[in-house]
Amino acid sequence: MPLDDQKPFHASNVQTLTVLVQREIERRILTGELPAGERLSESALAADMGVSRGPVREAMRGLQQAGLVDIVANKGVLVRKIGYDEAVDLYDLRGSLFGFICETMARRRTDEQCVIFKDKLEGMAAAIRADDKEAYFRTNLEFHAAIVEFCGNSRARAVYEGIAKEMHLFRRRGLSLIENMEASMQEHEAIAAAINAGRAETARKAGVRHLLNGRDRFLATLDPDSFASGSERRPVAAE
Amino acid sequence: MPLDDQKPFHASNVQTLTVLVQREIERRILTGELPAGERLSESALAADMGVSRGPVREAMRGLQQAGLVDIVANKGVLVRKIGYDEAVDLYDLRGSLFGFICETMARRRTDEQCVIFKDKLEGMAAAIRADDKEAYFRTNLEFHAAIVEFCGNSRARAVYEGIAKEMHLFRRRGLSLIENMEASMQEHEAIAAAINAGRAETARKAGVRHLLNGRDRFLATLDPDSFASGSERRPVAAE
DNA sequence: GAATTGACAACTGTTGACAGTTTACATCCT
DNA sequence: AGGATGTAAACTGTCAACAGTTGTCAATTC
Repeated sequence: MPLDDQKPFHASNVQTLTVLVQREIERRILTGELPAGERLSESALAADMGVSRGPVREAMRGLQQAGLVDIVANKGVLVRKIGYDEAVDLYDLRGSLFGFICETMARRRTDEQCVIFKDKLEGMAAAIRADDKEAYFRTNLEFHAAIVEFCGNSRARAVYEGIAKEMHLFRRRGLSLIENMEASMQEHEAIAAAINAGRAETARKAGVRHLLNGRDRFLATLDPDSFASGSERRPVAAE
Repeated sequence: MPLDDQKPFHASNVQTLTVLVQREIERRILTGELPAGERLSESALAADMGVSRGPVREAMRGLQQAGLVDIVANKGVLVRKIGYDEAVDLYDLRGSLFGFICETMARRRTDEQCVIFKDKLEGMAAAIRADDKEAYFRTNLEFHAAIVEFCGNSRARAVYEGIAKEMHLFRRRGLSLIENMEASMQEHEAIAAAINAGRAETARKAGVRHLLNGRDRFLATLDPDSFASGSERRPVAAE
């Protein structure tokens, strides 16, 4: 990590402690430093980061709405634990969202975007030729990020990225490397071709299929029992 | 409103002030009591509700993540203002989500749910015969709520309902009454038929179409200029 | 007269303290 | 010994006060 990753100063860059704390706790959750199910102590976190409890509490509200933690009155904050059924639901939802995003990008794409797109595809193809899984994985992320960014629907992007974050709660780290690069690559090419051709519905279907295939590949790597009790569901919001 | 709408006591029902405050502010925003663009003063709200600023600040974090307000450091909280382009984006996203929800319910529906479903449909048909727009509107809401509930994907439900709330930020109140009950009813029947038959893809398409038709009907009632400047977009998150 | 400066008022960001609840543990009774 | 009861520590929910920032407006300067 670079010693000095400060952005050039500007008033609009001023960050409040709450935002910094939220980002840091989110990081710790997503990296698994704070494992699912863990109980978070406000005082401990506050002391650890050298701030008072106020900003920490505010940060927790944001994380709750984002679905990363559950807050129980008078008990505390728990890093959310996701059961098997919920994991499947999240995959399905994310797949549908990704389909919508591909569809939208197909409608709105610009020539410039298609060029960047082609670059990422070429990068992945090169990684396959070199049999470099790490490079493929990285370029794959960039490819997906590009679609999500280029779709132009900022709310869809925010929701999609939120769901993606949530899924880190049950995807073990290191497990993410793509096993079958060729199959994955074919799906990417189908998506890119449909988007480039402006075929929205075809792009949507290709996007959904790509993520559902990812879901099946993931689910195949585990049996339901390895999950924290298959029947364990998120507590129903007391509305 | 009933004098006493308390739920039966249970420890898990204990509500913290933050939750109550968040719910109340959300209500005021959704009813238009606090109009889009309005600047919210923490002290004023706190004093008005008889609590201190702490719970109010925490509530604001939740509302921000939900997309109902924008928070600017050292300046304050603004009720979010949605421009024309963003409104269209929200309609599209919601339509896609609703399609996914219909599709999911078609896969998972139970006979019991189909019966309740039929009831709602019959209620709407009766409202049409009586030419009672108010009753139709109410049953229509119930019909939609039933689908969203019965789909069984709780995260999809949460996201969908969040987007729906967000859309209250630009839908003027009172404008929601359905104009063309017959057309709307036909779409409902198409959705219900597909779900009952378990035809997931057909249900999805019918769901998307229904909401996009709603979008077009809404957009037809206004010209872009009536929106707060068409080019006005949400400030990009400073990540 | 226009622009700049400086002081003041209002508000947000943060903190530390207090009150009420939960949890753990030791004690007591059967 | 086993379970119930009471007590204390730890933690959460809430509040009030302090510090720092923003915006206003009058006084000052050119």
